[in-house]
Amino acid sequence: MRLATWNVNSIRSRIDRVTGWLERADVDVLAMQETKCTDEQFPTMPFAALGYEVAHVGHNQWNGVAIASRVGLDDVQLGFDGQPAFNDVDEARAIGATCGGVRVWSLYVPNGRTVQDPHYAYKLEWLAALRNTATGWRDTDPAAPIALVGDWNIAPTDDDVWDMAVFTHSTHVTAPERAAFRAIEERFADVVRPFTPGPGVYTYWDYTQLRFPKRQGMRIDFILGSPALEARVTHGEIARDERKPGKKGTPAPSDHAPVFVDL
DNA sequence: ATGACTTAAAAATTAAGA
Repeated sequence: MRLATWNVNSIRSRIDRVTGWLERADVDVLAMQETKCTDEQFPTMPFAALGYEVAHVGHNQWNGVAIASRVGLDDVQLGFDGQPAFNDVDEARAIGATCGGVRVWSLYVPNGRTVQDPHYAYKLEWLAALRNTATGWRDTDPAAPIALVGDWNIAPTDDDVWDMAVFTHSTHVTAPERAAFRAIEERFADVVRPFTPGPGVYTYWDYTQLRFPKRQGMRIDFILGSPALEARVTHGEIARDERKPGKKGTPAPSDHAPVFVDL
């Protein structure tokens, strides 16, 4: 089974690129983040035409997460227990489903904006709540293959950004964010890193400043697996080619590349 | 060259991204 995650940065403007990659890469399950649409606006037909069922949660033009699967899509859950709200608004940042025997969670961790912004405290609170709830999933059934995948908006080590000097006062690299990520990694391992050693290996490149052709990116998209899932991983990869511009007349790329594993 | 940011909402700009 091939399981992938991809921050698509608007599914409506990226639909042809997403379905095209699903076909070319022979993907069974795709977790998407930043669909940037409501459930009504989500383009389910192109997925259905390729044999994928889709579960999506999106409230407006912000956030939005989905799971597309051609190996079953059961027990869909919108949001995780204890997921914090931002300014009393529940955001579409987590969706879970069981696909081909694997419990998959598509996660879009809050950005944080700046370290002084309330969004940063929200980000840390969100990660702590996820750790707490996900630990419960694992402890309830230690043999369950669970995948926590998505855009984590954290570069866990200095090797995961192209130049630490540029990020001195930025979110994504602060000690509290890294500690929050490590606390989850203690229980759910990064199952892609063993196949994609760094430094200089990234999943995101800013649209500005020619960051992609200059290979100036960040590694912030991860597939974390419970011990039972980790034991089944045979391959991991970052589909860097999907960040390349399309030919004339084809959709622009997302600023994130897909990340996938084979089980 | 892969090339100097992109998206959605709304109707000119703004909010957001990381």
